[in-house]
Amino acid sequence: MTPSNRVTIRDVAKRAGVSVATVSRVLGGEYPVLAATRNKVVRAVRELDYVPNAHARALSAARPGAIAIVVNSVAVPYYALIAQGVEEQAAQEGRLSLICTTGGDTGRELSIVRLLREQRAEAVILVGSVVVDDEYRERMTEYAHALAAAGSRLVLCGRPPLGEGVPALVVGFDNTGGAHAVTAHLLSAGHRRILYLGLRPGHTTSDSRVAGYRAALAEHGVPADPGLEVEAEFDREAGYAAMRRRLAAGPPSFTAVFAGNDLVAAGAIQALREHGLRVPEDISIVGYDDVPPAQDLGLTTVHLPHDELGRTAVRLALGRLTPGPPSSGAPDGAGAARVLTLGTHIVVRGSVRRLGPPVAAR
Amino acid sequence: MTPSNRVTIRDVAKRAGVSVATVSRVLGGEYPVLAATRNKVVRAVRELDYVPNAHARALSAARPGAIAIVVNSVAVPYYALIAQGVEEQAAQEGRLSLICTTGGDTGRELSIVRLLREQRAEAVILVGSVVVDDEYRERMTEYAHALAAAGSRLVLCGRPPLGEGVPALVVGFDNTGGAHAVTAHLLSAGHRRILYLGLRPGHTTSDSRVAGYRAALAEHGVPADPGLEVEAEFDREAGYAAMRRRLAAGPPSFTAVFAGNDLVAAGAIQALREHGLRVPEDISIVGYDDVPPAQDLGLTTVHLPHDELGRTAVRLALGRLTPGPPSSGAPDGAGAARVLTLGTHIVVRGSVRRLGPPVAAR
DNA sequence: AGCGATCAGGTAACCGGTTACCAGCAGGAG
DNA sequence: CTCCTGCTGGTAACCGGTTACCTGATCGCT
Repeated sequence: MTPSNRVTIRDVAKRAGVSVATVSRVLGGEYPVLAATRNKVVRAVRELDYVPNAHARALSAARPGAIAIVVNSVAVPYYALIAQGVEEQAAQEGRLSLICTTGGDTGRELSIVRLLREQRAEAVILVGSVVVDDEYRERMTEYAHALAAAGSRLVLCGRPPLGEGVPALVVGFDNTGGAHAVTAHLLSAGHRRILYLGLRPGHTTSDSRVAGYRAALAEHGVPADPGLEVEAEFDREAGYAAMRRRLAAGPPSFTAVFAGNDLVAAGAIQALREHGLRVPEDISIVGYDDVPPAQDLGLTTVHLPHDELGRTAVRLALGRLTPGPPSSGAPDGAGAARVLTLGTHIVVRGSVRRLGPPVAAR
Repeated sequence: MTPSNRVTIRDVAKRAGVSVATVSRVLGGEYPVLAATRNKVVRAVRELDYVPNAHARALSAARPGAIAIVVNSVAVPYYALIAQGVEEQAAQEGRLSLICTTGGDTGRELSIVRLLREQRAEAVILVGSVVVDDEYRERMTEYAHALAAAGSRLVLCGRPPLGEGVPALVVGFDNTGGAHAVTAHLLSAGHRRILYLGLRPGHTTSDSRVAGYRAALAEHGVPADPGLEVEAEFDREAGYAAMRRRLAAGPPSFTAVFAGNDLVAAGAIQALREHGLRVPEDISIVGYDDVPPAQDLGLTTVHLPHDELGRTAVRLALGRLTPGPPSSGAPDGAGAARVLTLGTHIVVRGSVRRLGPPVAAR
């Protein structure tokens, strides 16, 4: 039916009555070619609907590779916004960019990374919180070496550095600082019993946020209460379910909620409403991330510069940015892992109520 | 510090003391190779950190290409959800999938399509509403032919078919039907003055929705009022701005709003609230798409099976699905344009109030 | 007219794999 | 003890471009 037999450069050359070299030159554009010859070639190309084979082309001449970002799911706004930043910066740098999703499946992640290094992608950007165990470290270290061997750069976003000799760049948000700030915001509004909703032991992002939460409580002299730290995955359903369970177990022992992220907050708000509790009149709530749903919910939250993270990752990967003085306040891992941290700030909307008399610690 | 000089299959062969063919066979997996030999090769591969060059590989052996989806922006939930569906189905079919974004830039779209056809992608899925003018038709027709010549299939989602001889498959939602249903929902709740917010003359999606809206009004004997059809892009800001302008111009002459999509509805709701109008007590509102924000807003809307659209696009592209009844056995080329339409249904939440005395709807 | 300098364009050697085809060598059959 | 057969593994011809190098023709100059 259709020309399933490929049109090659030799076909074009034959049709135009010239040699393959000439065709290649006309297409390349740089080499001087007589106008008449050029026209013949151009006409032949058009007539045959010729498309140069990218693989063959890439095989001989080295051309800039694509920039790939790998995320769990593109339907999660947090990832989508970061991907957006990557795309923008990549476009600005004249690179093509690709988004790949793993669905949280390690196997798919593996095959995507393999494919990307085979494609000689210029950079591979892995985004997203993970449980950092030995298996993970090992896997990432392998990725890093394999990608380096293939000439690609690896950038980790929102994950801890891998250690000394591992060729990977790291960017992340200041989760502890943001959590500290937003918790302090609740505290200074008079809240003392603040539920943290979104505990995920081992998960880097959640752990950092919990750390900020605890630090803020401690600073304000509020004793930590493990009963106020509730586990929940970072999605809407989990937030809803966890809050529902909590409310079903008895009347709320808290006046405010710090949700691990905005989606959790959204779910929690729904559960609160269904339980007849109003936000913020009865219960105050804050989120984290400042993704679009937060605006509709009127949620006070921590704004993350998502697109800046994406852009920074690309700039890092392309060497436009040097990862700062190695000693630049990275109390993280051991030595001078190359890490960049982006600041965050609170966005105050209407989901927090100021409690009556300030120091009235009921 | 790193081996910027590539490791080739010949290096591996030399190190393992075998021929390149053997290495290739070991890596390929199918060909029978003595265990001892295999081990030598595997060891050499590991020691050298060898990665086969995907381009060279693709050049000789034809392997399944990737499936690419091209959207405006991945930060728009509508696109993200469809992309999600594509990814899922592609993964299920054992294909790798890529998401590319154009940012609405025709130039970038062009270079992405060029790149994809050079890469011999198995399928290219273009998603999103557009203004269908001659320039557009011409551009798409060119894409279609070029992709076909390169052996890739083109699938259009949510766009009208291109015409007889053009090799492109089409899937879409039943926008007219959904708009009709949701308008009828408002009408049967007693609303007569319904503002359509989201007019975009020429834009396929909006046009279909307007058509459904008008048809429902006509069926219920409500005269069309051009003053109730307001222009707005399909995003939150546009919805907000348009509603704000409308309210600033005088007291609302409508009791209900049909927003072109959920984001427009979100913006409109914010504007209504800021203007002291409550939803649904003062003004009822419905949206379209049923993207996640709709849930938080408690918005009555039209649910689109986004992921089904993505999955269908992939199945179509891979020939798993024959495009519908139009003379089903039609050898392609001639015959009816190959179009598939997915049904939609209303999701009733709390954003519509039933007006006083139920006027006879019969 | 004779000569080298220019310039357009052709030839063929790559790029790094895959695989059709073939050769060596073992074991079993005659 | 041959001959055939089956299994392994090597050789080399592709895949479809790019480009270094070279040739033949044109042109300017003495």
